[in-house]
Amino acid sequence: MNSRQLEKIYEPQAVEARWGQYWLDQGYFHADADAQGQHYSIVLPPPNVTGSLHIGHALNTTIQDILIRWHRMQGHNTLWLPGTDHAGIATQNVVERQLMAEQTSREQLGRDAFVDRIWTWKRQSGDTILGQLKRLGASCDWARLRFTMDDGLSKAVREVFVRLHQDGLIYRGERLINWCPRCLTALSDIEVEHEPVQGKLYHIRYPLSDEPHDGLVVATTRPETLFGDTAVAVHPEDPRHNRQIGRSLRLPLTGRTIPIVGDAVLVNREFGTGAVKITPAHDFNDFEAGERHHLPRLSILTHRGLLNADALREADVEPDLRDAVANLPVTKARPLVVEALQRQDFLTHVDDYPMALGKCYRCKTVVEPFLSPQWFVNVRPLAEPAIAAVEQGHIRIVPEGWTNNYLGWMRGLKDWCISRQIWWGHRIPAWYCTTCTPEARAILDGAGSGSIPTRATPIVSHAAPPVCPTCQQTRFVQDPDVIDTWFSSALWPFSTMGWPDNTKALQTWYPVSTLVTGLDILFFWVARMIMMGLKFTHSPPFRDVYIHALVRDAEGRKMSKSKGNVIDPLTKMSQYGTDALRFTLASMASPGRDIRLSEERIAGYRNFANKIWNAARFVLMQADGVIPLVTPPVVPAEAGSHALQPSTASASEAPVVPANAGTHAPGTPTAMSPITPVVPANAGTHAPLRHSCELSDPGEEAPGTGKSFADQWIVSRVHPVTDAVNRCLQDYRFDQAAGHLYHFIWHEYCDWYLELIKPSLQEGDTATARSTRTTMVHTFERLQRLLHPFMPFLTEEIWQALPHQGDSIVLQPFPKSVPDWENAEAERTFAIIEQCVTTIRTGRALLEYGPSTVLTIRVTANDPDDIARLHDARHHIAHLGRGTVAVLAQEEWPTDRVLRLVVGRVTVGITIEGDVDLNKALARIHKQMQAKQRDADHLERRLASPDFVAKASPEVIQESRDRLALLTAELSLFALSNRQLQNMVSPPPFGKGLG
RNA sequence: GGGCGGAUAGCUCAGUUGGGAGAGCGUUGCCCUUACAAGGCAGAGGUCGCAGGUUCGAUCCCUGUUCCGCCUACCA
Repeated sequence: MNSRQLEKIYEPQAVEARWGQYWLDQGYFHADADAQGQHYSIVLPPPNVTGSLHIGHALNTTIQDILIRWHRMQGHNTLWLPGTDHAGIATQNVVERQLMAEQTSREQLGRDAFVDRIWTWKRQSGDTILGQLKRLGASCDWARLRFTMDDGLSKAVREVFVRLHQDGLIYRGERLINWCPRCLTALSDIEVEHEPVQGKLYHIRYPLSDEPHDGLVVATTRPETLFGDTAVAVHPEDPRHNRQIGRSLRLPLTGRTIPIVGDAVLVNREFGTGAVKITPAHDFNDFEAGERHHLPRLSILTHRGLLNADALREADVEPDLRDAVANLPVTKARPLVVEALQRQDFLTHVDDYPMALGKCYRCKTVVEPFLSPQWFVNVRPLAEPAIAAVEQGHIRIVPEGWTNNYLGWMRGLKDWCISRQIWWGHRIPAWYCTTCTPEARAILDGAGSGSIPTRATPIVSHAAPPVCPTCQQTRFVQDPDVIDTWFSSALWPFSTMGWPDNTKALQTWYPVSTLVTGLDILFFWVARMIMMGLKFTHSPPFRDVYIHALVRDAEGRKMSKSKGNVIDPLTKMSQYGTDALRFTLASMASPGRDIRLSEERIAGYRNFANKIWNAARFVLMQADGVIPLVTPPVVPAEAGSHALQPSTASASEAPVVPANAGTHAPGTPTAMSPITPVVPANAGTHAPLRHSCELSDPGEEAPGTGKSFADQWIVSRVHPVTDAVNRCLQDYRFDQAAGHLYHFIWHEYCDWYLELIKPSLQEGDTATARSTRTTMVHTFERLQRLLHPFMPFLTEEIWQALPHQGDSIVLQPFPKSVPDWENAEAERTFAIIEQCVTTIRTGRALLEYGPSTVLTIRVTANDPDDIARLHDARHHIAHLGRGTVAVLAQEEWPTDRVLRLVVGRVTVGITIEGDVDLNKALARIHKQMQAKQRDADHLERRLASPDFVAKASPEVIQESRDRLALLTAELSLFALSNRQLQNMVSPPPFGKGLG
């Protein structure tokens, strides 16, 4: 079969499916802890099993895969450990919504059945996610897949919990916590999102109990909470109020009196009236004030956020009002309370008041400060080493701008509430004796309702204790709560590798080399991993933290299902190809900036993939049967030392590859080519497309000897781009690495190199042609390897069709730059060619000669070396400029009917034939002269300034002089050209062009 | 309230020892030139948010300011 029959358009779907499966079958991504080599490891931030992956995951995955493939190709012992997260509240919510649709509830199902139901969902969602990751090309070690609720990881959670409790860093106590009345669970501080709202500030008069006409006016945004007031505070040094301290007030709408206390912490004298009502059970500040003044805590809300009838009775609320507001949610009760206050003349006035309202980050319900017994981690002792690790550079945050963000947060940490009143998650490893705590028995009976009283004594242990140390009884109830999901996530880097056991994996790959994640979970996850890692492994859990951008829509809005602006990665992959999407995301991953993803951009990189595909078609067409067959070494030199090189045995197990694929003899047919999909039934039935030839990197041949100019040049150019890609990846500059690859492949290799060598290739089987074909193929093969981490599927497809050694590009060595390949002379010659050709083409356009018109061209330069280069390169200039080229000194040029154009050091003349409208050319020349004159004037002024000459560096001064000289020379040539053209345009011609 | 980031071509964004302002996409003109029209070639398009300061010289450093975004915070 002939490669000329290749499809003109790259069709990614089949290619991706084929190689994705092949890689898995071959086990290329499996990491062996016993393998040699420098280790490199990443743990995948485990996606929630709440559904499917979004475009942010695609970015996250792409970046990790680029790093992983890059390191794997460098022969490092590379592990990418994947997994998923049980995501307690979020996943429970998903399944509860399903139950709601089925007219049932978790309470009706009961705890065990409900948890079973979530496990079913988890398997489904987990499979979806794994499928998506694989389609993205993620080269994870799937054999090491972990889930946060696996046995091993659960064991790690219990171990950490018990040890923190032993160390006094976990405790149980009654505190005011953030409560979601919809999820019916406690939340940690960072699980509350603050949203600005336009609220109101109600000013309410509290009369003195013994002087009803006098009193204090307090301001509040939540008037309904006054039922729970247990004091009013004023500033002890506020002359307006401080004499009232110690007296009591009558609490409006109730029969209670409450004291006036002095509190310098709570009260800001400048704000409002200087008097603050204290509601210890419903406000964090008031809670602390209540502790300072030993005030009672009166909780007036139920756990569903409704006004509690019993509590209202206890608060001695007026009976009529009590009946009216009981069991109402706050939003409904508030107007009734306000109305009552107004009616009884307690409400002095109401102001508009912008404020921030806390909402549940999972369901957006307004959270309530809620008084309840919970488990907490005392994080301060854990935070200190975690701060030091970053300050001292043991952990590096990239981009480093986020470091202060991290440090600031860590320094202000408060205790972490880790208990959640949900059913999906790791159960708290604490037990209560049913004899000592009779209330605990309710847990056993009910469908999960009931709670353990604050005073109960928990026994924290890996498993249920055999006997109660207090009463010697043996019946226990496990704490019904589960642990915050982020608690188990915090252990991820080491729990996934088998901790607390000291496994080979831990010894080999821990600490993790790089953590790749989004900014949104810097606090939730990264900070806590650092704390836990340091505490339990005495090592930072990772070396580098790369924080990537948030992917927004084209308008810069955050993507969300409710806005309907989510971009589904699978859809885009189907439309444009996975490689195009990956390359887009990598290209846009500039540090510290969010990504606005637009469809056009993806399409642009789809075009890039297509460009490479067509270049491959050309290269293969030219390589077809021509390159001499040379037997490659049986054991590839570079692959031999490669840790991940599959054994001959494993290669032979592959269903789709001939047994000798890794060491194929000359002319061995292979099944893998762009036109012959790897399907076992077809294997070997197609004619060979693969050309066996000696496979060495282009520059490994002595640079400059026996190579044509074009070959010397492209080989010279490979060095800097290789160097740049490696350096950019080292620095996590995926955007710049992608940019270098894009520019080099498209605009150097395709636009210039392939065009330069076409005449040579057409010569047929000459020594020059053979040499050029070799360089062309070798360079192209090298580019595939360089590009592979970014576009794994396309590069594998092409690489397999090119002459190569080995079974897969996945395990080929990543190109290293070789400074010796630089060839300054070839690059100078190229620069001259490029300037000449571009100028000729500009002239062609100005004179409106079509592409097929053969021009008569003269070229020259001031510098003798450049003239020599022009001589050497004149056939290239003739070919690319499409004309006859003579290298002649200016004096020998005709003085008439020549369009002279100047660029840099070269001057180009195009003979004007036929009737041509020269006005375009003249306008162009005028414009260029103006621009150059501006620049020249600027430089002249600068050089005329004594300050500049005295203070600027000699290099800068010399550079300015050189530029001015160049500009002056160009200007005089332009002037000459201008004069000649002016003479020709009068009278203006009727016709134009060549007719 | 505090902190951080951004503002550069129509759009999305690069741009560090301070010295001639770039890319991709879009756009205009010509061209289906045997790898590629998802293409080729050649163009047009920018007082680098505003105002000061430092400097011989500022997109870059400093100060202030406007707008946008994010994080954070207990002023009821």
